[in-house]
Amino acid sequence: MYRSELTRVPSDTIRAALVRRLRTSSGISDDDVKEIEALPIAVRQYPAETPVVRDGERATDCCLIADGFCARSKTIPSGKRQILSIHIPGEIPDLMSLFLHVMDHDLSTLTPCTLGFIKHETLRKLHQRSPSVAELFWRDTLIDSAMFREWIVNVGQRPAPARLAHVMIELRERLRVIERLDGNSFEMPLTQEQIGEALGITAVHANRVIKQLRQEGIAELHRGRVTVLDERKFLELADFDGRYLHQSPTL
Amino acid sequence: MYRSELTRVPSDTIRAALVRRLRTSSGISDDDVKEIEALPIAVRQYPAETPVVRDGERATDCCLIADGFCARSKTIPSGKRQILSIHIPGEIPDLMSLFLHVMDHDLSTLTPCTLGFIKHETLRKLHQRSPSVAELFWRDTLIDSAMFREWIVNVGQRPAPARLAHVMIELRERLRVIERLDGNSFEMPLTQEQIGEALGITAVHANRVIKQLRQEGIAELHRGRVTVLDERKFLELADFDGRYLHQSPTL
DNA sequence: TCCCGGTTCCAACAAAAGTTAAGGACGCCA
DNA sequence: TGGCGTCCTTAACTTTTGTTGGAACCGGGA
Repeated sequence: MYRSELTRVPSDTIRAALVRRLRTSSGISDDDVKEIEALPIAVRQYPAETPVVRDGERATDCCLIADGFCARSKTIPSGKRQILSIHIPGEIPDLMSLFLHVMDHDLSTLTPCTLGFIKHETLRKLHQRSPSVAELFWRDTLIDSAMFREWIVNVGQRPAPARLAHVMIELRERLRVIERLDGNSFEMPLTQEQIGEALGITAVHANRVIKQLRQEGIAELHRGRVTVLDERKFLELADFDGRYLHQSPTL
Repeated sequence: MYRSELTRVPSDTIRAALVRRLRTSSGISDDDVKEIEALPIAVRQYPAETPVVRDGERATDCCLIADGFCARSKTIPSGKRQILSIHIPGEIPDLMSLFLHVMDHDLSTLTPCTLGFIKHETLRKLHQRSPSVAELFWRDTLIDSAMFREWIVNVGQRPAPARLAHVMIELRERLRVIERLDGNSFEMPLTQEQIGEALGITAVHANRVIKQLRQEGIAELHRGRVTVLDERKFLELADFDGRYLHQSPTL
Protein backbone atom coordinates (compact mmCIF):
# COMPACT_ATOMS: atom_id res chain seq x y z
CA MET A 1 0.00 0.00 0.00
CA TYR A 2 0.82 3.64 -0.20
CA ARG A 3 3.23 4.98 2.32
CA SER A 4 2.48 8.10 4.24
CA GLU A 5 5.49 10.30 4.80
CA LEU A 6 5.77 9.05 8.31
CA THR A 7 8.63 10.44 10.31
CA ARG A 8 9.12 10.33 14.04
CA VAL A 9 6.52 12.67 15.49
CA PRO A 10 7.91 14.71 18.37
CA SER A 11 5.69 14.55 21.44
CA ASP A 12 4.79 18.25 21.42
CA THR A 13 3.38 18.13 17.90
CA ILE A 14 0.99 15.29 18.64
CA ARG A 15 -1.65 17.70 19.90
CA ALA A 16 -0.75 20.49 17.50
CA ALA A 17 -3.05 19.52 14.62
CA LEU A 18 -5.90 18.90 17.07
CA VAL A 19 -5.55 22.36 18.56
CA ARG A 20 -5.31 23.93 15.13
CA ARG A 21 -8.47 22.20 14.03
CA LEU A 22 -10.40 23.18 17.14
CA ARG A 23 -9.17 26.73 16.81
CA THR A 24 -10.44 26.90 13.24
CA SER A 25 -13.82 25.32 13.76
CA SER A 26 -14.77 26.41 17.25
CA GLY A 27 -12.47 29.00 18.68
CA ILE A 28 -10.82 27.85 21.87
CA SER A 29 -9.64 29.67 24.98
CA ASP A 30 -6.07 29.56 26.25
CA ASP A 31 -7.25 27.68 29.31
CA ASP A 32 -8.82 25.03 27.13
CA VAL A 33 -5.64 24.74 25.10
CA LYS A 34 -3.74 24.16 28.33
CA GLU A 35 -6.18 21.47 29.38
CA ILE A 36 -5.78 19.71 26.09
CA GLU A 37 -2.04 20.00 26.11
CA ALA A 38 -1.98 18.46 29.58
CA LEU A 39 -3.97 15.44 28.45
CA PRO A 40 -2.06 12.20 28.99
CA ILE A 41 -1.79 10.43 25.66
CA ALA A 42 -0.35 6.99 24.95
CA VAL A 43 1.29 7.00 21.55
CA ARG A 44 1.47 3.91 19.36
CA GLN A 45 2.54 3.17 15.82
CA TYR A 46 0.23 1.26 13.49
CA PRO A 47 1.07 -0.25 10.11
CA ALA A 48 -1.10 0.48 7.08
CA GLU A 49 -4.42 -1.32 6.62
CA THR A 50 -4.76 -2.28 10.26
CA PRO A 51 -7.89 -2.24 12.40
CA VAL A 52 -7.79 0.15 15.35
CA VAL A 53 -11.23 -0.54 16.84
CA ARG A 54 -13.68 -3.03 15.46
CA ASP A 55 -17.43 -3.08 15.04
CA GLY A 56 -18.93 -4.68 18.15
CA GLU A 57 -16.06 -3.85 20.47
CA ARG A 58 -16.29 -1.83 23.66
CA ALA A 59 -13.74 0.95 23.49
CA THR A 60 -11.98 2.30 26.58
CA ASP A 61 -9.97 4.96 24.78
CA CYS A 62 -10.41 7.56 22.10
CA CYS A 63 -7.89 7.73 19.34
CA LEU A 64 -6.21 10.93 18.18
CA ILE A 65 -4.48 10.74 14.82
CA ALA A 66 -1.03 12.28 15.18
CA ASP A 67 0.13 11.21 11.74
CA GLY A 68 -1.24 9.21 8.83
CA PHE A 69 -4.70 8.56 7.41
CA CYS A 70 -7.52 6.44 8.82
CA ALA A 71 -10.97 5.44 7.60
CA ARG A 72 -14.19 4.37 9.21
CA SER A 73 -16.28 1.70 7.53
CA LYS A 74 -19.07 -0.81 7.92
CA THR A 75 -19.18 -4.26 6.38
CA ILE A 76 -22.52 -5.94 5.71
CA PRO A 77 -23.12 -9.72 5.72
CA SER A 78 -22.91 -9.91 1.93
CA GLY A 79 -19.28 -8.87 2.37
CA LYS A 80 -19.70 -5.44 0.83
CA ARG A 81 -17.90 -2.67 2.66
CA GLN A 82 -18.84 1.00 2.83
CA ILE A 83 -16.28 3.59 3.79
CA LEU A 84 -18.02 6.27 5.87
CA SER A 85 -15.28 8.83 6.31
CA ILE A 86 -11.60 9.49 5.85
CA HIS A 87 -9.61 10.90 8.75
CA ILE A 88 -6.48 12.99 8.92
CA PRO A 89 -4.05 14.13 11.61
CA GLY A 90 -5.63 16.15 14.40
CA GLU A 91 -8.92 14.29 14.28
CA ILE A 92 -10.44 11.96 16.88
CA PRO A 93 -12.47 9.61 14.71
CA ASP A 94 -13.92 7.56 17.54
CA LEU A 95 -14.83 10.36 19.94
CA MET A 96 -18.36 8.99 19.76
CA SER A 97 -17.24 5.87 21.63
CA LEU A 98 -17.23 8.01 24.81
CA PHE A 99 -21.02 7.67 25.00
CA LEU A 100 -21.82 5.01 22.40
CA HIS A 101 -20.32 2.14 24.31
CA VAL A 102 -20.34 -0.55 21.65
CA MET A 103 -18.76 0.32 18.32
CA ASP A 104 -21.19 0.18 15.42
CA HIS A 105 -18.48 0.37 12.78
CA ASP A 106 -14.77 -0.21 12.18
CA LEU A 107 -11.92 2.24 12.45
CA SER A 108 -8.75 1.25 10.64
CA THR A 109 -5.58 2.79 9.28
CA LEU A 110 -5.15 3.49 5.60
CA THR A 111 -1.44 4.33 5.84
CA PRO A 112 1.06 3.68 8.61
CA CYS A 113 -0.11 5.85 11.49
CA THR A 114 1.00 7.40 14.73
CA LEU A 115 -2.00 7.25 17.02
CA GLY A 116 -2.47 8.78 20.45
CA PHE A 117 -4.85 7.07 22.85
CA ILE A 118 -6.74 9.02 25.50
CA LYS A 119 -8.64 7.16 28.21
CA HIS A 120 -12.40 7.66 28.28
CA GLU A 121 -12.05 8.15 32.00
CA THR A 122 -9.62 11.01 31.45
CA LEU A 123 -11.94 12.71 29.00
CA ARG A 124 -14.95 12.33 31.24
CA LYS A 125 -13.08 13.94 34.11
CA LEU A 126 -11.97 16.75 31.85
CA HIS A 127 -15.58 17.36 30.83
CA GLN A 128 -16.64 17.64 34.46
CA ARG A 129 -13.82 20.03 35.17
CA SER A 130 -14.34 22.10 32.06
CA PRO A 131 -17.79 22.30 30.46
CA SER A 132 -16.31 24.51 27.75
CA VAL A 133 -14.01 21.70 26.61
CA ALA A 134 -16.99 19.35 26.71
CA GLU A 135 -18.87 21.70 24.39
CA LEU A 136 -15.86 21.86 22.12
CA PHE A 137 -15.80 18.08 21.80
CA TRP A 138 -19.55 17.86 21.51
CA ARG A 139 -19.40 20.29 18.62
CA ASP A 140 -16.66 18.19 17.09
CA THR A 141 -18.90 15.12 17.08
CA LEU A 142 -21.65 17.25 15.54
CA ILE A 143 -19.39 18.30 12.70
CA ASP A 144 -18.60 14.64 12.21
CA SER A 145 -22.31 14.08 11.92
CA ALA A 146 -22.67 16.90 9.40
CA MET A 147 -20.03 15.23 7.28
CA PHE A 148 -22.02 12.01 7.31
CA ARG A 149 -25.06 13.90 6.10
CA GLU A 150 -23.13 15.28 3.16
CA TRP A 151 -21.70 11.82 2.48
CA ILE A 152 -25.27 10.47 2.23
CA VAL A 153 -26.10 13.15 -0.31
CA ASN A 154 -22.95 12.34 -2.23
CA VAL A 155 -23.63 8.64 -2.47
CA GLY A 156 -27.37 9.06 -2.93
CA GLN A 157 -27.70 11.87 -5.44
CA ARG A 158 -24.54 12.68 -7.35
CA PRO A 159 -23.32 10.90 -10.47
CA ALA A 160 -20.13 8.92 -9.90
CA PRO A 161 -17.65 11.49 -11.28
CA ALA A 162 -19.13 14.20 -9.07
CA ARG A 163 -18.98 11.87 -6.08
CA LEU A 164 -15.29 11.36 -6.57
CA ALA A 165 -14.60 15.05 -7.05
CA HIS A 166 -16.64 15.87 -3.98
CA VAL A 167 -14.77 13.48 -1.72
CA MET A 168 -11.51 14.86 -3.07
CA ILE A 169 -12.43 18.46 -2.36
CA GLU A 170 -13.77 17.71 1.09
CA LEU A 171 -10.48 16.05 1.95
CA ARG A 172 -8.55 18.95 0.51
CA GLU A 173 -10.43 21.55 2.51
CA ARG A 174 -9.75 19.64 5.68
CA LEU A 175 -6.09 19.14 4.86
CA ARG A 176 -5.86 22.86 4.24
CA VAL A 177 -6.60 23.60 7.91
CA ILE A 178 -3.70 21.48 9.09
CA GLU A 179 -1.45 22.84 6.34
CA ARG A 180 -1.01 19.65 4.45
CA LEU A 181 -1.57 20.91 0.91
CA ASP A 182 1.28 20.93 -1.54
CA GLY A 183 0.47 23.48 -4.23
CA ASN A 184 -2.31 22.01 -6.35
CA SER A 185 -1.84 18.53 -5.02
CA PHE A 186 -2.54 16.63 -1.80
CA GLU A 187 -2.49 13.14 -0.37
CA MET A 188 -5.44 10.80 -0.75
CA PRO A 189 -4.01 7.40 0.06
CA LEU A 190 -6.82 5.11 -1.09
CA THR A 191 -6.64 2.26 -3.54
CA GLN A 192 -9.21 2.21 -6.31
CA GLU A 193 -10.93 -0.58 -4.45
CA GLN A 194 -11.26 1.72 -1.43
CA ILE A 195 -12.40 4.63 -3.55
CA GLY A 196 -15.15 2.39 -4.84
CA GLU A 197 -16.09 1.51 -1.27
CA ALA A 198 -16.23 5.19 -0.38
CA LEU A 199 -18.40 6.15 -3.35
CA GLY A 200 -20.71 3.16 -3.35
CA ILE A 201 -19.48 1.87 -6.71
CA THR A 202 -17.29 -1.05 -7.78
CA ALA A 203 -13.54 -0.81 -8.20
CA VAL A 204 -13.89 -1.26 -11.95
CA HIS A 205 -16.26 1.65 -12.15
CA ALA A 206 -14.04 3.71 -9.88
CA ASN A 207 -11.27 3.13 -12.37
CA ARG A 208 -13.49 4.32 -15.23
CA VAL A 209 -14.35 7.48 -13.33
CA ILE A 210 -10.74 8.26 -12.40
CA LYS A 211 -9.79 7.79 -16.03
CA GLN A 212 -12.53 10.15 -17.09
CA LEU A 213 -11.36 12.92 -14.73
CA ARG A 214 -7.84 12.48 -16.10
CA GLN A 215 -8.93 12.49 -19.75
CA GLU A 216 -11.08 15.56 -19.28
CA GLY A 217 -8.14 17.37 -17.73
CA ILE A 218 -9.91 17.90 -14.42
CA ALA A 219 -7.82 16.04 -11.89
CA GLU A 220 -5.28 13.28 -11.72
CA LEU A 221 -4.96 10.57 -9.10
CA HIS A 222 -1.65 8.81 -8.97
CA ARG A 223 -0.14 6.73 -6.18
CA GLY A 224 -2.33 8.14 -3.48
CA ARG A 225 -1.94 11.74 -4.49
CA VAL A 226 -4.48 14.02 -6.17
CA THR A 227 -3.32 16.72 -8.54
CA VAL A 228 -5.89 19.26 -9.63
CA LEU A 229 -5.52 20.08 -13.31
CA ASP A 230 -8.37 22.53 -13.81
CA GLU A 231 -9.64 24.11 -10.63
CA ARG A 232 -12.74 25.64 -12.20
CA LYS A 233 -13.97 22.43 -13.79
CA PHE A 234 -13.08 20.54 -10.64
CA LEU A 235 -15.21 22.76 -8.39
CA GLU A 236 -18.05 22.79 -10.86
CA LEU A 237 -18.09 19.03 -11.14
CA ALA A 238 -17.92 18.47 -7.38
CA ASP A 239 -20.84 20.75 -6.59
CA PHE A 240 -19.04 21.61 -3.36
CA ASP A 241 -20.39 23.90 -0.67
CA GLY A 242 -18.12 23.64 2.36
CA ARG A 243 -20.58 25.13 4.85
CA TYR A 244 -21.27 21.69 6.27
CA LEU A 245 -17.66 21.44 7.48
CA HIS A 246 -18.42 24.29 9.89
CA GLN A 247 -14.82 25.48 9.66
CA SER A 248 -15.56 28.68 11.51
CA PRO A 249 -16.84 29.30 15.03
CA THR A 250 -19.69 31.39 13.63
CA LEU A 251 -21.06 28.60 11.46
CA MET B 1 -50.69 14.14 1.39
CA TYR B 2 -51.19 11.47 3.94
CA ARG B 3 -52.87 12.50 7.12
CA SER B 4 -51.39 11.53 10.43
CA GLU B 5 -53.96 10.61 13.04
CA LEU B 6 -53.52 14.00 14.61
CA THR B 7 -55.64 14.64 17.62
CA ARG B 8 -55.24 17.39 20.19
CA VAL B 9 -52.15 16.50 22.17
CA PRO B 10 -52.63 17.19 25.87
CA SER B 11 -49.81 19.24 27.32
CA ASP B 12 -48.55 16.52 29.69
CA THR B 13 -48.01 14.02 26.88
CA ILE B 14 -45.80 16.33 24.87
CA ARG B 15 -42.71 15.24 26.77
CA ALA B 16 -43.87 11.66 27.28
CA ALA B 17 -42.44 10.13 24.12
CA LEU B 18 -39.15 11.99 24.66
CA VAL B 19 -38.80 10.59 28.17
CA ARG B 20 -39.70 7.11 26.99
CA ARG B 21 -37.08 7.28 24.29
CA LEU B 22 -34.38 8.54 26.61
CA ARG B 23 -35.27 5.90 29.15
CA THR B 24 -34.89 3.19 26.55
CA SER B 25 -31.66 4.32 25.00
CA SER B 26 -29.81 5.89 27.90
CA GLY B 27 -31.44 5.25 31.23
CA ILE B 28 -32.38 8.44 32.98
CA SER B 29 -32.59 9.43 36.63
CA ASP B 30 -35.75 10.74 38.28
CA ASP B 31 -34.05 14.10 38.75
CA ASP B 32 -33.33 14.30 35.04
CA VAL B 33 -36.92 13.42 34.24
CA LYS B 34 -38.02 16.26 36.47
CA GLU B 35 -35.68 18.69 34.73
CA ILE B 36 -37.03 17.67 31.36
CA GLU B 37 -40.63 17.86 32.50
CA ALA B 38 -40.01 21.37 33.77
CA LEU B 39 -38.65 22.55 30.42
CA PRO B 40 -40.68 25.42 28.99
CA ILE B 41 -41.91 24.38 25.56
CA ALA B 42 -43.81 26.48 23.04
CA VAL B 43 -46.21 24.28 21.13
CA ARG B 44 -47.22 24.96 17.55
CA GLN B 45 -49.17 23.14 14.88
CA TYR B 46 -47.70 22.66 11.42
CA PRO B 47 -49.45 21.46 8.28
CA ALA B 48 -48.01 18.62 6.22
CA GLU B 49 -45.09 19.28 3.86
CA THR B 50 -43.98 22.44 5.58
CA PRO B 51 -40.44 23.58 6.33
CA VAL B 52 -39.61 23.96 10.01
CA VAL B 53 -35.99 25.14 9.72
CA ARG B 54 -34.19 25.70 6.46
CA ASP B 55 -30.68 25.07 5.24
CA GLY B 56 -28.65 28.23 5.89
CA GLU B 57 -30.79 29.54 8.72
CA ARG B 58 -29.60 30.29 12.25
CA ALA B 59 -31.82 28.44 14.67
CA THR B 60 -32.64 29.81 18.12
CA ASP B 61 -34.76 26.87 19.23
CA CYS B 62 -34.72 23.11 19.12
CA CYS B 63 -37.80 21.31 17.97
CA LEU B 64 -39.39 18.40 19.81
CA ILE B 65 -41.87 16.37 17.80
CA ALA B 66 -44.97 15.88 19.93
CA ASP B 67 -47.02 14.36 17.14
CA GLY B 68 -46.59 13.62 13.45
CA PHE B 69 -43.66 12.75 11.20
CA CYS B 70 -40.79 14.95 10.01
CA ALA B 71 -37.85 14.48 7.67
CA ARG B 72 -34.45 16.04 7.25
CA SER B 73 -33.11 16.57 3.76
CA LYS B 74 -30.58 18.36 1.61
CA THR B 75 -31.19 19.71 -1.87
CA ILE B 76 -28.29 20.12 -4.29
CA PRO B 77 -28.07 22.75 -7.05
CA SER B 78 -29.20 20.27 -9.70
CA GLY B 79 -32.48 20.21 -7.80
CA LYS B 80 -32.13 16.66 -6.55
CA ARG B 81 -33.14 16.13 -2.96
CA GLN B 82 -31.84 13.54 -0.52
CA ILE B 83 -33.83 12.61 2.55
CA LEU B 84 -31.39 11.99 5.40
CA SER B 85 -33.67 10.73 8.13
CA ILE B 86 -37.27 10.32 9.15
CA HIS B 87 -38.35 11.52 12.57
CA ILE B 88 -41.13 10.46 14.88
CA PRO B 89 -42.72 11.76 18.07
CA GLY B 90 -40.33 12.12 21.01
CA GLU B 91 -37.36 13.02 18.83
CA ILE B 92 -35.50 16.34 18.63
CA PRO B 93 -34.30 16.30 15.02
CA ASP B 94 -32.41 19.58 15.19
CA LEU B 95 -30.68 19.17 18.54
CA MET B 96 -27.45 19.68 16.62
CA SER B 97 -28.39 23.32 16.00
CA LEU B 98 -27.44 23.99 19.62
CA PHE B 99 -23.78 23.99 18.61
CA LEU B 100 -23.88 24.00 14.82
CA HIS B 101 -25.16 27.52 14.48
CA VAL B 102 -26.04 27.61 10.81
CA MET B 103 -28.28 24.81 9.53
CA ASP B 104 -26.64 22.65 6.87
CA HIS B 105 -29.88 20.94 5.86
CA ASP B 106 -33.65 21.32 5.95
CA LEU B 107 -36.09 20.04 8.51
CA SER B 108 -39.69 19.78 7.35
CA THR B 109 -42.92 18.06 8.25
CA LEU B 110 -44.16 15.04 6.34
CA THR B 111 -47.59 14.98 7.98
CA PRO B 112 -49.42 17.61 10.01
CA CYS B 113 -47.37 17.95 13.18
CA THR B 114 -47.52 19.22 16.71
CA LEU B 115 -44.09 20.61 17.46
CA GLY B 116 -42.66 21.88 20.72
CA PHE B 117 -39.97 24.52 20.60
CA ILE B 118 -37.31 24.78 23.30
CA LYS B 119 -35.02 27.81 23.38
CA HIS B 120 -31.32 27.14 22.89
CA GLU B 121 -30.72 29.41 25.84
CA THR B 122 -32.90 27.23 28.04
CA LEU B 123 -31.09 24.08 27.01
CA ARG B 124 -27.68 25.63 27.55
CA LYS B 125 -28.64 26.66 31.07
CA LEU B 126 -29.97 23.19 31.74
CA HIS B 127 -26.68 21.70 30.61
CA GLN B 128 -24.75 23.90 32.99
CA ARG B 129 -27.07 22.98 35.83
CA SER B 130 -27.11 19.30 35.04
CA PRO B 131 -24.14 17.68 33.27
CA SER B 132 -26.00 14.38 33.32
CA VAL B 133 -28.77 15.82 31.14
CA ALA B 134 -26.11 17.26 28.87
CA GLU B 135 -24.61 13.80 28.47
CA LEU B 136 -28.03 12.40 27.78
CA PHE B 137 -28.55 14.87 24.95
CA TRP B 138 -25.01 14.45 23.70
CA ARG B 139 -25.59 10.73 23.46
CA ASP B 140 -28.84 11.44 21.62
CA THR B 141 -26.97 13.39 18.95
CA LEU B 142 -24.47 10.53 18.72
CA ILE B 143 -27.22 8.03 18.07
CA ASP B 144 -28.47 10.39 15.38
CA SER B 145 -25.00 10.21 13.91
CA ALA B 146 -24.98 6.42 14.08
CA MET B 147 -28.21 6.39 12.12
CA PHE B 148 -26.59 8.49 9.41
CA ARG B 149 -23.77 6.00 9.17
CA GLU B 150 -26.19 3.18 8.60
CA TRP B 151 -28.07 5.31 6.08
CA ILE B 152 -24.83 5.74 4.12
CA VAL B 153 -24.36 1.98 4.06
CA ASN B 154 -27.94 1.55 2.97
CA VAL B 155 -27.72 3.95 0.06
CA GLY B 156 -24.18 2.96 -0.86
CA GLN B 157 -24.18 -0.81 -0.69
CA ARG B 158 -27.58 -2.42 -0.66
CA PRO B 159 -29.69 -3.19 -3.72
CA ALA B 160 -32.83 -1.08 -3.96
CA PRO B 161 -35.30 -3.62 -2.51
CA ALA B 162 -33.07 -4.16 0.53
CA ARG B 163 -32.75 -0.40 0.95
CA LEU B 164 -36.48 -0.02 1.16
CA ALA B 165 -36.90 -2.92 3.56
CA HIS B 166 -34.10 -1.55 5.73
CA VAL B 167 -35.62 1.90 6.04
CA MET B 168 -38.95 0.30 6.86
CA ILE B 169 -37.53 -1.86 9.62
CA GLU B 170 -35.49 0.94 11.12
CA LEU B 171 -38.62 3.05 11.33
CA ARG B 172 -40.55 0.17 12.82
CA GLU B 173 -38.01 -0.48 15.55
CA ARG B 174 -38.08 3.16 16.54
CA LEU B 175 -41.87 3.31 16.50
CA ARG B 176 -41.87 0.24 18.73
CA VAL B 177 -40.19 2.21 21.54
CA ILE B 178 -42.93 4.82 21.57
CA GLU B 179 -45.62 2.16 21.17
CA ARG B 180 -46.81 3.18 17.77
CA LEU B 181 -46.99 -0.24 16.13
CA ASP B 182 -50.34 -1.67 15.16
CA GLY B 183 -49.94 -5.44 14.92
CA ASN B 184 -47.92 -6.16 11.81
CA SER B 185 -48.38 -2.70 10.39
CA PHE B 186 -47.13 0.81 11.09
CA GLU B 187 -47.18 4.30 9.63
CA MET B 188 -44.65 5.38 7.05
CA PRO B 189 -46.19 8.51 5.57
CA LEU B 190 -43.97 9.08 2.52
CA THR B 191 -45.02 9.40 -1.08
CA GLN B 192 -43.19 7.25 -3.59
CA GLU B 193 -41.37 10.35 -4.67
CA GLN B 194 -40.11 10.81 -1.11
CA ILE B 195 -39.22 7.14 -0.79
CA GLY B 196 -37.09 7.56 -3.86
CA GLU B 197 -35.42 10.59 -2.30
CA ALA B 198 -34.71 8.59 0.83
CA LEU B 199 -33.22 5.62 -1.01
CA GLY B 200 -31.29 7.51 -3.66
CA ILE B 201 -33.40 6.22 -6.53
CA THR B 202 -36.07 7.75 -8.76
CA ALA B 203 -39.76 7.66 -7.96
CA VAL B 204 -40.35 5.34 -10.91
CA HIS B 205 -37.84 2.89 -9.58
CA ALA B 206 -39.24 3.23 -6.08
CA ASN B 207 -42.56 2.18 -7.54
CA ARG B 208 -40.97 -0.88 -9.16
CA VAL B 209 -39.38 -1.88 -5.88
CA ILE B 210 -42.57 -1.44 -3.85
CA LYS B 211 -44.39 -3.53 -6.41
CA GLN B 212 -41.74 -6.21 -6.13
CA LEU B 213 -42.06 -6.42 -2.33
CA ARG B 214 -45.80 -6.74 -2.72
CA GLN B 215 -45.62 -9.39 -5.46
CA GLU B 216 -43.13 -11.45 -3.51
CA GLY B 217 -45.41 -11.36 -0.51
CA ILE B 218 -42.88 -9.60 1.69
CA ALA B 219 -44.49 -6.31 2.60
CA GLU B 220 -47.17 -3.99 1.39
CA LEU B 221 -47.14 -0.22 1.37
CA HIS B 222 -50.48 1.46 1.02
CA ARG B 223 -51.46 5.02 1.80
CA GLY B 224 -48.56 5.70 4.08
CA ARG B 225 -48.83 2.46 6.01
CA VAL B 226 -46.55 -0.57 5.85
CA THR B 227 -47.96 -4.02 6.40
CA VAL B 228 -45.49 -6.84 6.81
CA LEU B 229 -46.65 -9.95 4.99
CA ASP B 230 -43.76 -12.30 5.68
CA GLU B 231 -41.63 -11.35 8.64
CA ARG B 232 -38.84 -13.84 7.88
CA LYS B 233 -38.36 -12.78 4.26
CA PHE B 234 -38.66 -9.15 5.31
CA LEU B 235 -35.86 -9.38 7.87
CA GLU B 236 -33.69 -11.40 5.53
CA LEU B 237 -34.08 -8.93 2.71
CA ALA B 238 -33.41 -5.89 4.93
CA ASP B 239 -30.19 -7.24 6.34
CA PHE B 240 -31.07 -5.44 9.55
CA ASP B 241 -28.89 -5.33 12.65
CA GLY B 242 -30.39 -2.83 15.06
CA ARG B 243 -27.29 -2.39 17.22
CA TYR B 244 -26.62 0.98 15.62
CA LEU B 245 -29.83 2.34 17.12
CA HIS B 246 -28.24 1.91 20.56
CA GLN B 247 -31.67 1.26 22.08
CA SER B 248 -30.18 0.19 25.40
CA PRO B 249 -28.05 2.07 27.91
CA THR B 250 -25.44 -0.66 27.71
CA LEU B 251 -24.91 -0.31 23.96
C1' DT C 1 -71.82 15.39 -8.47
C1' DC C 2 -67.97 16.31 -11.29
C1' DC C 3 -63.64 18.11 -11.96
C1' DC C 4 -58.85 18.82 -10.58
C1' DG C 5 -54.30 17.94 -8.85
C1' DG C 6 -51.45 14.88 -6.83
C1' DT C 7 -50.33 10.26 -6.58
C1' DT C 8 -49.70 5.62 -8.20
C1' DC C 9 -48.65 2.57 -11.77
C1' DC C 10 -46.68 0.98 -15.98
C1' DA C 11 -44.21 0.31 -20.53
C1' DA C 12 -40.38 1.20 -23.75
C1' DC C 13 -36.14 2.78 -24.32
C1' DA C 14 -31.50 4.90 -22.75
C1' DA C 15 -27.79 5.34 -19.67
C1' DA C 16 -25.11 4.08 -15.71
C1' DA C 17 -23.07 0.74 -13.14
C1' DG C 18 -21.98 -4.22 -12.04
C1' DT C 19 -19.60 -8.65 -13.45
C1' DT C 20 -16.14 -11.37 -15.18
C1' DA C 21 -11.91 -12.11 -16.97
C1' DA C 22 -7.42 -11.11 -18.25
C1' DG C 23 -3.10 -8.51 -19.23
C1' DG C 24 0.24 -5.09 -17.57
C1' DA C 25 2.77 -2.11 -14.23
C1' DC C 26 5.20 -1.69 -10.18
C1' DG C 27 7.42 -2.29 -5.78
C1' DC C 28 9.24 -5.65 -2.60
C1' DC C 29 11.89 -9.28 -1.21
C1' DA C 30 14.49 -13.54 -1.61
C1' DT D 1 17.76 -9.91 -10.74
C1' DG D 2 13.86 -12.53 -11.10
C1' DG D 3 9.55 -13.84 -9.15
C1' DC D 4 5.45 -12.67 -6.57
C1' DG D 5 1.68 -10.14 -5.05
C1' DT D 6 -0.99 -6.10 -5.24
C1' DC D 7 -2.89 -2.74 -7.74
C1' DC D 8 -4.25 -0.70 -12.03
C1' DT D 9 -6.31 -0.99 -16.53
C1' DT D 10 -9.31 -2.45 -20.07
C1' DA D 11 -12.83 -5.08 -22.78
C1' DA D 12 -17.24 -7.49 -23.41
C1' DC D 13 -21.30 -8.44 -21.58
C1' DT D 14 -25.28 -8.25 -18.07
C1' DT D 15 -28.11 -6.02 -14.84
C1' DT D 16 -29.88 -2.23 -12.60
C1' DT D 17 -31.51 2.12 -12.69
C1' DG D 18 -32.92 6.45 -15.03
C1' DT D 19 -36.02 8.85 -18.51
C1' DT D 20 -40.00 9.91 -20.80
C1' DG D 21 -44.61 9.87 -21.34
C1' DG D 22 -48.99 8.46 -20.48
C1' DA D 23 -53.09 6.07 -18.13
C1' DA D 24 -55.65 4.95 -14.00
C1' DC D 25 -56.87 6.08 -9.31
C1' DC D 26 -58.38 8.80 -5.50
C1' DG D 27 -59.76 12.43 -2.35
C1' DG D 28 -61.20 17.03 -1.73
C1' DG D 29 -63.38 21.15 -3.09
C1' DA D 30 -66.56 23.85 -6.19
